[in-house]
Amino acid sequence: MTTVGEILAQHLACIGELPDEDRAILAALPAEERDLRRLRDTLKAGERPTHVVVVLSGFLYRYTIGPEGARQIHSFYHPTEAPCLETLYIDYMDNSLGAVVDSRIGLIPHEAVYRVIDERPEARKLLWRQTLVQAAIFRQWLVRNSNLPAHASLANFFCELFTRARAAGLVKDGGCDLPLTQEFVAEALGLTPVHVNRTLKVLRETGAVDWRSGRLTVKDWTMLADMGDFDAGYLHLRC
Amino acid sequence: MTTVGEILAQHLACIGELPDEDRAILAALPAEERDLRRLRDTLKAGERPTHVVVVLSGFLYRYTIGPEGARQIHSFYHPTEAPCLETLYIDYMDNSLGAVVDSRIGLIPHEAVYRVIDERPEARKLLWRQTLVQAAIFRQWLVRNSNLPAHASLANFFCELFTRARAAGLVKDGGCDLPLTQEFVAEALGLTPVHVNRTLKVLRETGAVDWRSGRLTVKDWTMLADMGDFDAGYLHLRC
DNA sequence: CGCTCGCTTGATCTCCTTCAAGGACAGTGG
DNA sequence: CCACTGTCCTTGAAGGAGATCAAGCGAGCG
Repeated sequence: MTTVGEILAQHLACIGELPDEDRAILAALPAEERDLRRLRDTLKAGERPTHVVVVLSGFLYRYTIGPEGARQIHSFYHPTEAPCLETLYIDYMDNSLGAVVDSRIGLIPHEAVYRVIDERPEARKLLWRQTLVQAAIFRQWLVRNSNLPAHASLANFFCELFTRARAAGLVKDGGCDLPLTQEFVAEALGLTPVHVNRTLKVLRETGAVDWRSGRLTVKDWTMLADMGDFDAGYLHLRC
Repeated sequence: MTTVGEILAQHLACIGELPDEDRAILAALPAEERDLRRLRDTLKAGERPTHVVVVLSGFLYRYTIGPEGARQIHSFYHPTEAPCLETLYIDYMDNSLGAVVDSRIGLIPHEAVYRVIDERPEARKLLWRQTLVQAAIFRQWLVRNSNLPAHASLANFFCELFTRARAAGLVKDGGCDLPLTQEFVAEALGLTPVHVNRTLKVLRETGAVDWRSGRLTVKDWTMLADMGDFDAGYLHLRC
């Protein structure tokens, strides 16, 4: 039986060296599991979170609602990822965290994590680094949505989520789950659903990638990475 | 005589409670000062930084170079701000840090900061939080560049930099220095210089704001914040 | 004085949006 | 088993925000 803490430890080990003792301490963290139904939020803008979230299954997303109800998505989260580590040291949420599809999440109380941070410098370093990698991801999303034309943007997006899925051990048969609607992708890339659809059609026709029925299949990684001008460096992954 | 560490401490105090003792320890940090000429970089993508940077005078910017040489700016930094705290726990830079105009910077060796982090939990918390506020700023830039039309985007941009200048104590007579060219702004907002120019013209005509000769003057804050759909919450400032 | 750099403005083009409608598929209830 | 309904995907046609190309202007400076 895997604990929530173990999954967190595993996730941290993707971006740095985690001593066995620290890993054991993380694995022993108290946690609560909870179901989160499709389109429900677990954290809302303005709240003061008290727990760290770990995705156990499903797919989460983080977003803000702009003026006129326009929704901008900041990031998506595969199972094993920890979406809101920054809540540890930010007083209140300036964005919301919800479920794209029915999901299961683990919740670790902040106090328990604070204790680890105080006592285990190596674990602290990786937790901190993880929040910094998040920041690097936001920067990449900024670059993508500001600079790249739609087809490159979409290709780049696929590259990132595929790479993160691989790091999480979720890639099977050259593909991974990506249970989004085209509208979600549009809200992430700052495009309209219609244009995402047309752009996707073009990408499919190149033969580099397919994405349908919630599953992403990469057929030609080199070509896809090239189209999306993707360099995984910003993810700071070891594996 | 103000030390580099004192400026850093002052900056951290903007986002949280900093005990006197921690402040004194930060103030006593060893530091080196250095001039950075216009358009020179102090950190380049790919490097492994060894120092924390504090802006003493001038104006810095952080950017990446995309394919075909397109430059995307991720953020600008007023004097007193600390652009690259994340270098403490990120192995290598995935972006560059340079000077918009002739500037002066302070450099604090990482080891000295690590010691503070290990021994002073309150200072550590604020250093960490500062890196998280940076991430929140990146998210806001993502929202701005993805969703907002040019005039709102520019207004929002002015709002952020004005608010940060105020927090840094740099606002005088309803204005602050903003020594950028229109091309820099274009690279920040993901627009062309030509379009920034036209958009600026429109904003000036509203009477809410002016920006020329490197100086930003806010004449009607409410109107400007409204046009830019600006809410300072994401900056997590206390003052 | 002439040169460069940055600001300004005009004309045209294009990528993406907007508006609109049809089609595929799954779930539900008769 | 099949109509009914809703959700998501797909495609077409027209419109617009911003890009691109091009040229003139003004101020600082060697």
